[in-house]
Amino acid sequence: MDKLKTRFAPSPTGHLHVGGARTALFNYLLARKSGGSFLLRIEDTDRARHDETAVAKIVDDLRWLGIEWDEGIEVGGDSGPYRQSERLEIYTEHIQRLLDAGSAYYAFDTPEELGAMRQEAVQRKETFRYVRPESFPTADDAEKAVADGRPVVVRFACPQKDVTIRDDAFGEVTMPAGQMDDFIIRKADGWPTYHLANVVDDALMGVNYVCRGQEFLGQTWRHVLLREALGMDEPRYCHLPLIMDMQGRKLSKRDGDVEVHSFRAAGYLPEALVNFIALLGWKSGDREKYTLAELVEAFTPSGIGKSNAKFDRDKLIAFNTDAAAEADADRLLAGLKDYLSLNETNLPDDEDVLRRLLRMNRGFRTFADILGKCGVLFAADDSYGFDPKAVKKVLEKNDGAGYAVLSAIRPLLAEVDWTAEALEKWLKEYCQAGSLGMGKVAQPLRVAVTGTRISPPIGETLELLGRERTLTRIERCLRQGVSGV
RNA sequence: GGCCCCAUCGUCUAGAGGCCUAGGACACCGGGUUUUCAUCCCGGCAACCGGGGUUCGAGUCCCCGUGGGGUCACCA
Repeated sequence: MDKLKTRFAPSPTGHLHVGGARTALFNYLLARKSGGSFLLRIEDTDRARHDETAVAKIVDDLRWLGIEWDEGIEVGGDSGPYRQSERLEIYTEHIQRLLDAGSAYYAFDTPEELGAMRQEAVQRKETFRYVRPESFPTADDAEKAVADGRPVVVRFACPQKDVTIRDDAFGEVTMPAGQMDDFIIRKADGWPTYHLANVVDDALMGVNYVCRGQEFLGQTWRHVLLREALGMDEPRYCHLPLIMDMQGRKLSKRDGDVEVHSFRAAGYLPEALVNFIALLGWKSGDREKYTLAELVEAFTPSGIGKSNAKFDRDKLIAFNTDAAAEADADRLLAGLKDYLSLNETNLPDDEDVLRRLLRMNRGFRTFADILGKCGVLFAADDSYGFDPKAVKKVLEKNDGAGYAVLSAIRPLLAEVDWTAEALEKWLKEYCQAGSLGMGKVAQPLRVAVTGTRISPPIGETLELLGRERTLTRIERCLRQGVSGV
């Protein structure tokens, strides 16, 4: 494989979403695998939509995933600047070249006029295509138009010929000449459109491999033609099948919960997300578990599929469960701390406590599970409520057998060694002595100290809580039982 | 609507003409372990969109149909 120089060029409109993350990942993989380089460029030529905080978010999301770039914003490089908003002169210069060569021309239509033309085309049941003027307006005409208050844009005089691109994922795709029209390359505000800026930058920055979502496949002819007119080499292309939601609709940036950041805040591990995302549109045999490093090793464009993939959250959860089970204690601690820093919780930031929480919750699916199960252990002893169903089934049933057990045990608990092991051992012996199943004792205790039937193993739960608080909670539980609250 | 692309279990997919009685994973269902949940173990259900060809032989190649998606912006 030749050394590939790839790029990820997001538009800063918000957090990175999973589709963008996959594009970034594949580009990263391609560059690493080939011994080339990966660059990050910000495409912010749309002044209206520009959101400065979004750049920091995207950078943060990418780094969290472990996707590092060799060149681009924040890290620099030889072909910067890497924000299109800082490259206006470059675009202006190239547009001028096109104008001078007769490959582009000024146009003065207002949005309203364009809209009317489109309407008309729709009524004739035709696809609207901009009609090129007999002769191109001159620079003087353009100045006059400006003086008249008319918008001045520059359109590319599109050569009318079939364009065939060779795509690494889709093979040869031909766009017939009749489908093209003279698209705008410079907007009335003087900024270039995406097509021009993107093509110029890729060429100037030495990008030789363009990997992006399939939504661009039908527009690649513009880039091919533009490059040709500018005398620039063509890169290789590789379009990725789209990621759809479970309803089969295109995953939208507007779906907040599809942002990388929301998975991070929801308690997922980046290695699980990366692994999962890699499998959306790429596969190599039956294997499906990979670390980032293993992906670099295994990745190859031939494994990229053609049909769209649906984003299956259940499978992501399964991946996360496996990733959590395989991660070592330090890794999990860092992940849990990160998760907690993004969420309002009453959990302490004491590392020993956190490590213990991780141990007693072995088998957890996401960090949110830990918070869900153990949050109550850190709440005030009189602050949590009792799940009515749990109370009924575990405490009240059989004439209050659960309450009876609690009453019987409470005084004895004052004497037991307060470690998880000792507590478990003591409980087992207590059960054996009374010919009781563990559940008959452990469940009432669980409901008493957590208000629910769910918690980590009872010994560890009680140890963490401590003797005093355990007794306090049992008393409160007994009291609410009596008062029927 | 024009153009482009796609089509194997519910989902991600393996499959590059005989290896397919179509494989794996997730989900689901059933069972087991366990003091609850989660985990874990065992088992099961489940697909080649339809129709024509080509071929001794098609999930695999071709054509048509159907279905789905994308794109047709002074957004990227």
